[in-house]
Amino acid sequence: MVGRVGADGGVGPLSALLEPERLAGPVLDAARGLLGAVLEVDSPQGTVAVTLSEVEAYGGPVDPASHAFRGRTPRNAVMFGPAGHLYVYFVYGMHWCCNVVCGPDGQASAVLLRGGRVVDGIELARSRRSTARTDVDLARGPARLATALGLAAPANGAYLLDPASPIRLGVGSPVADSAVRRGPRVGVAAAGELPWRLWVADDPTVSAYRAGTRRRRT
DNA sequence: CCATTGATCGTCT
DNA sequence: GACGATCAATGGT
Repeated sequence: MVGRVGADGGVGPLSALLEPERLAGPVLDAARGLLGAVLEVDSPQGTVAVTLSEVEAYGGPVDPASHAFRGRTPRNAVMFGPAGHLYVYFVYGMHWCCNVVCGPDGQASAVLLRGGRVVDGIELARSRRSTARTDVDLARGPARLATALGLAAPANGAYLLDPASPIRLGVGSPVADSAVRRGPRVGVAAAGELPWRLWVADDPTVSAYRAGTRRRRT
C-alpha cells in the first residue's frame, strides 16, 4: 500500500514523519518522511549535516531495480535487516551511495539518498568536494552526497535512529505535501515507469534527471 | 545550457 | 565477462 504519499493531508502529523514505525512501513511512505530530514555525520575532522531534498524508494521482491530483487547476497545483506540502518554500496568502480533501510525486518527495501543541502560543516564538505563549483552542488547527487558526508564502506550497517550515534537522522525541517514532487527514478532501466523518486519542488540541490539506459542491441 | 564520453572495479552470471 | 541507483571534463549551440 502506497497511497498516502503526496496526497493532500494524507501523511499525518509532521512530527511522525521519521518515527521508526514509519520507516518500517511502506517504503514510499518512509521515503516521503525522509524529505526534509537531516543526516548528520561525525568524523575525526568534524561534523557535516545535510537536509535531504531528493530520495528514491527501492522495494524488495516486487521491484526489479532493487539490489535485493534477486535475493540476499553479501553486498545487500543490510537491506534484509531492520529499518533505520544505513546501506552503503559501491558503484561504477569509484563512487559510494547511501540508503536508509526501510520496511519490516526480513523484507528488504531501502531509500536511496540522492540529494541534499549542506547545513552544517560546510567548510569540511567543501574540502571533501573540491570540484564542486557552488555550495548547492556539494551534495547534489547520490555519490556527491556520500562524499560530502564522508560516508563509504565503514559506514555500512550503521544505526541512524539513536541521537548518540555518530551517523544519525533527525527530523529537520518537515516538507509540506504541497512541495513534494514524484517521478521516475534516475538512471533506472528496470521498472523505469514506477514514479518512486521523490523530491522537494524548486530546490536547487535536487539532482538532474536522466532516463534509464536500455540494453543496447548486439 | 545540453550532449557525449572516459574513468574504474566490485558484484553477480 | 558485462554492467552499473555516477561524476567530471570536454566540446558544441
